[in-house]
Amino acid sequence: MKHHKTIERLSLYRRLLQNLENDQVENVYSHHLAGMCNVTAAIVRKDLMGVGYLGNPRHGYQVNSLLKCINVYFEGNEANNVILVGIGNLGRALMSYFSKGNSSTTILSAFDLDDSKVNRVICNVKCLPYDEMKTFINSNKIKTAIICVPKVQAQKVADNLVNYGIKGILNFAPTRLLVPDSVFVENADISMFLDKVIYFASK
Amino acid sequence: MKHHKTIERLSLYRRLLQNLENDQVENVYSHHLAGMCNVTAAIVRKDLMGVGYLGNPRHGYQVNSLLKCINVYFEGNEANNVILVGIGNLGRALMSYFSKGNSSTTILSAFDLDDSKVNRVICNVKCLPYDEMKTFINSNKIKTAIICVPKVQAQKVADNLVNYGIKGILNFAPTRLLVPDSVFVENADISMFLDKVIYFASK
DNA sequence: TAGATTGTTAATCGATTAACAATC
DNA sequence: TAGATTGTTAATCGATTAACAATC
Repeated sequence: MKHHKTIERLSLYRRLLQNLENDQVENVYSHHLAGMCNVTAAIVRKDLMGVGYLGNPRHGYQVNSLLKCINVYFEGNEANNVILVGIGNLGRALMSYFSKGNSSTTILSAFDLDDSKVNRVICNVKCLPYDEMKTFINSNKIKTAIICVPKVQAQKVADNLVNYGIKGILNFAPTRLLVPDSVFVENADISMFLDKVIYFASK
Repeated sequence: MKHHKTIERLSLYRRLLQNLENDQVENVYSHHLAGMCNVTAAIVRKDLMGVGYLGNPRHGYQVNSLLKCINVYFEGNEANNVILVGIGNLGRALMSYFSKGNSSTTILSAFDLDDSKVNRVICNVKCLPYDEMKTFINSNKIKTAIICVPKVQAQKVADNLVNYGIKGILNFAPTRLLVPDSVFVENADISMFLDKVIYFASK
């Protein structure tokens, strides 16, 4: 599967552009974005060309319409809602994170097998019993899910999600998930990050 | 800076090897590790050659001594302890995560400006006042820190950490950190992960 | 105009893959 | 031995960088 790096960078550009829009900046140059993303200006220009947005040699890129263009590129005009499975420490942290507007997507609801954790609202996210997940996914046409259950339950949850029609999984459990090729899994591998930092810090 | 991909994969191999060791598996083949990491067997062999460990055409790689070899490669014979800054939802989740043995490193202590959150122990991690951080870093020779404070405080915390001698930062705050070239920063960019999953799920 | 930025192409760099002799 | 795996090299692939004419 191609484009990974480009997609990652476009996500960064999007957040930077949101900040610039909040600061009422109207135009931005490729080298400006590049400096904030640790890439070269040429890469920024190529990435933006890739989403079909053209700049202007005098004024660079217009912040608000470029932002709209990237949003359309990511979401195809409709907001993308996701669900979360596993209302533990990490699940709560993620609900809090996304409720603070750190992302353009919304966690629509959260699920857990433990009845004592559901039927309430945390950070504007409805927490529902696990056995209501199938119905919720179908009726809300959810395509993306976040897994933050313990390691031993992750594969079972993934199997359920795939059966219920989920096409993309962000997995925080420290285990590889077996899924069909048609399902995209991104592993947010926290201990790998830390290993990497420790290695390069002592390099 | 080179080797990023290799380092990431070595971290994966390490966790897989730990599981194999727990299952009392004595030898493993490159294609076995490869299958669990979504890479080719040739890449596994090259990675392992890179850490100086040679396999055996008949028996593949010996799990426990390979694991030791990778540990030495990462940590140079001494355990690497890290600190965490920001005892919010995410900070607690990370303390819980690392206390469960999902990683070979240990969070030695956590710091927060809020006095109501410190002077206690959470998941075996000592929570201390922020103004004791400098002394703690020095006396424990800490080189690596995890930042999970809110976005607006992240740069200030990073500045302090760098001044106190930290050489590697794992940053969970959704903002780029400005640090000297001598300091390695890894951004655990959660909204970027989710953007990526949403994009490739609908590809 | 002059100058800085744009889109675009060619060159470079690095990482992955394919192929194979050497090994146990 | 026969067979599967090893280390290693060459070929391929993709992503980044350098360079430059076109643009406002």
